[in-house]
Amino acid sequence: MSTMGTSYYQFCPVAKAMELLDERWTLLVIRELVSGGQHFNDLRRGLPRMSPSLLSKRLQQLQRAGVIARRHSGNNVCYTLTQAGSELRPVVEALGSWGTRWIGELGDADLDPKLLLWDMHRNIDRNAVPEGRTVVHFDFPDAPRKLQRWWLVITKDGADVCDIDPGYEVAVSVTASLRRMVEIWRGDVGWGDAVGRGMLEIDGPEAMRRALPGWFTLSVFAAVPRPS
Amino acid sequence: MSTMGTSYYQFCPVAKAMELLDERWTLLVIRELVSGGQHFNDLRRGLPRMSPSLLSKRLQQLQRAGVIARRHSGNNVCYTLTQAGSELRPVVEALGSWGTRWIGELGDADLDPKLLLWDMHRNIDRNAVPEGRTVVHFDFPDAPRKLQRWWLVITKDGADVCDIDPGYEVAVSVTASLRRMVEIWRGDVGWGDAVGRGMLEIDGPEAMRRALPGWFTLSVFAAVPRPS
DNA sequence: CGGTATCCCCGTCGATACTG
DNA sequence: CAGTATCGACGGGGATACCG
Repeated sequence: MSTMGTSYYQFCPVAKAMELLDERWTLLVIRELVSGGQHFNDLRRGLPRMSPSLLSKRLQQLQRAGVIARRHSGNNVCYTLTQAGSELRPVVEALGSWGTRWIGELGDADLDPKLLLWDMHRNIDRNAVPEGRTVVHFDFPDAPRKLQRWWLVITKDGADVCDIDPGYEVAVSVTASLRRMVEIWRGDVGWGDAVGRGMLEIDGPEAMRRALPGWFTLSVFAAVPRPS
Repeated sequence: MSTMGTSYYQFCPVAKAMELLDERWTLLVIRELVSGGQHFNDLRRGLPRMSPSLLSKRLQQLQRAGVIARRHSGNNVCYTLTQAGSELRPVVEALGSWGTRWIGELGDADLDPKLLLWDMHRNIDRNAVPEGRTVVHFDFPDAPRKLQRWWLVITKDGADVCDIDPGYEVAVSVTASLRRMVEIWRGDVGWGDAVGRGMLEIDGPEAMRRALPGWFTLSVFAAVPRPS
């Protein structure tokens, strides 16, 4: 137990848990693992502002704490939660529910389109999407040049995020401010509301336009009831 | 929002929650408030290794974040949880349950008798204790001189912790190693088990000896089922 | 793909003393 | 009781480059 958070010198289990978990980024790494990330670069995509050396350090700490296991699968490395790690899911969920209810305001800097698309790509309801290849195009006119246009390529094998036009035919096109799209994703605003108020535009064949909201299950926390 | 934790630059509610909560001591302050602490020096007793300036800072941060309210009651100051703050209870509970299950080993430095007595004093089942004044004496032979002997004075108005003999007649005397007593308190070991194995000695009239374990409700996490 | 290696800054935290 | 004031160190962590 060499390099873990400083001790609180308390026997209280909350304190003991926080010695491990209160360090910056740690619980977000857990969140990524809970969300299904397995490989180093998977995790990095969900934690773009975290330096690779720090991620590496955190993974080692968590491994030493018995929260994750590091395995070689083929010539790949694979991180998975142990039983102890899996049981951190309720902690992550409690934090996310609380954050959803009580941390309303997002700064502009919180609105990372890459992160948004990465999150969307892993919350797609495959059964709802048409067979074959379906491409959804997102346009955020207010975002910086390089981050304006995105494509989500959905096939039966999964979904890929592209920041350059993959060239395939686009099934549906979504245009909105980045903030609005994030709010929809978080469940702060409904698809219908946003369209009705002209805050979001969906283009494409009517059947597709109608179906699109069903393709995404939204963030896990979207359904959390908000304070009255 | 000037002095809060550094931003993660993520819209994820877990990240937004952790920007506030991942700083050292913050969740332990919340724990104290959840446990009923109201005044600055109450909180300090539950957080002995936290410097007063840092506690002050945390309280201000939490107030700015809308998690606690600071009120003057008479010429006293009183901190209470807001609605948002109360809803952090599930977070604290999830952390405590996890810590109870998965952080078994306590360092010697975690075994603070003052903290133990302070925790005990606020988890007494008043209905179970005899009428009038009841004094329980604790003796930790392995603890440093000044921290060996403690008295818990229980009346209908509450309980007081003394580190010097208050002089009242002692109803029951408990002798054990500090570690053993903490383990009992955390629910790692039962009263009966400890006595049976000679790890703990209870002295006094038989009726009192039998009744004593019922006077304490133990730590909130004592009942958490342990991993098999 | 899966990480190390460095470097350095700046902010946090701890310790201690002191005040209305 | 309820905090401020001050100060210094230490190390966490951000940035960037690089390696197998």
